[in-house]
Amino acid sequence: MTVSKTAEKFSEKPADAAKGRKDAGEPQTEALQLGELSEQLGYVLKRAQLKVFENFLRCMSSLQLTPAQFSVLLLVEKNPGRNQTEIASTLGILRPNFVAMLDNLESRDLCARIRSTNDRRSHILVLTDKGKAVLARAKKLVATKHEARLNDLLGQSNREALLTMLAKIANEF
Amino acid sequence: MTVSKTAEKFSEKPADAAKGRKDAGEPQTEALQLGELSEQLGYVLKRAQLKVFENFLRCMSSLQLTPAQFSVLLLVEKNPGRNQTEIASTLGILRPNFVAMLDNLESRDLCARIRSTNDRRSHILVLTDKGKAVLARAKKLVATKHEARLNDLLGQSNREALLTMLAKIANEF
DNA sequence: TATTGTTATACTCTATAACTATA
DNA sequence: TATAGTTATAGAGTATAACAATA
Repeated sequence: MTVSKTAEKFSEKPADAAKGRKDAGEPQTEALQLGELSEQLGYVLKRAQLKVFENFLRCMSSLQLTPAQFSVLLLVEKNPGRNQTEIASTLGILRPNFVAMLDNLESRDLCARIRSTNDRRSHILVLTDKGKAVLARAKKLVATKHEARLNDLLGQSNREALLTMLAKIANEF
Repeated sequence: MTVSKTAEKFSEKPADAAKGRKDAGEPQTEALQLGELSEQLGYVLKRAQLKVFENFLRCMSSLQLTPAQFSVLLLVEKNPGRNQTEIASTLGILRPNFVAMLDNLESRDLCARIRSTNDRRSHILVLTDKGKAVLARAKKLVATKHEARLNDLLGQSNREALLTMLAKIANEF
């Protein structure tokens, strides 16, 4: 099984270097200094992203949806009638890599490929009824478990400010 | 060549779906709606992280340092005399995966493994003179090209607020 | 000739088990 | 017995080239 493995993936936690020490002789077991590293935006950004994805996977474990799969379902729901190239490209997924992803979602009866009548090369993407139901449940889980926890941690206004700045980086950097 | 390839890696840009369309018949070529996706912190976080790493690689192309390699050099400089397990663990790198990374840095004469006299199982890590010089140049490039551009985009105080919130997520989420 | 979906393939990252040499 | 470094390996994620069907 491929998806359940994913949920176990982010196990290696940082800053645990000083744990498994034999404090027999001289207990020189001091935590390392991060120094300038904690000021590097890229470093902190990556760490935060891993934490957020890790929490997302935990919240979604009952539905077995990864962040990437969730984003595909959201985008197909919002843009019915688009083909694989359009959906994949919008998400920054390369067309060849999108095939296996769709195979997975389609095999679970969450979405379907429909040969376009206008252009018989294209596969139009739609959510199945089950796909719509699962996505609805996923949205609720994300809102009540995942995003809610972020609100608790940062506060509503800070969370919005964070989103604004990240979007600015993603779009203009 | 392994490192130069890395600099070419982040080519797939999102939201370009509507480019290669044949606007002959009905130009129904409309950009897709991101919808709720643009409110998902995980999605925006990931996109921003990719952009920041991409820019980092460009700024560092003359030194051929990846974000991960830069973080190792920074941490070894700040914590001389620590062994591989401690450095790797602090960075969230698994010990087996750290071996090839160190092989690379050592083959480029940027750092060195020294067998510890206290515990002959351990390899103490230190920067070579060349490693110190390269790191100094890397810091300057990061400050003047990379972080400076983030300051231009966000403003100094916003950039600090962003860093604070991301650190909070990385440490407490 | 160009584009859509697809296959094959390769490279990087990340993860686990097991070996060796030391302790 | 346990730990540090290492090897081997496997799985995701991401990248490119090329093919068949269709335009």
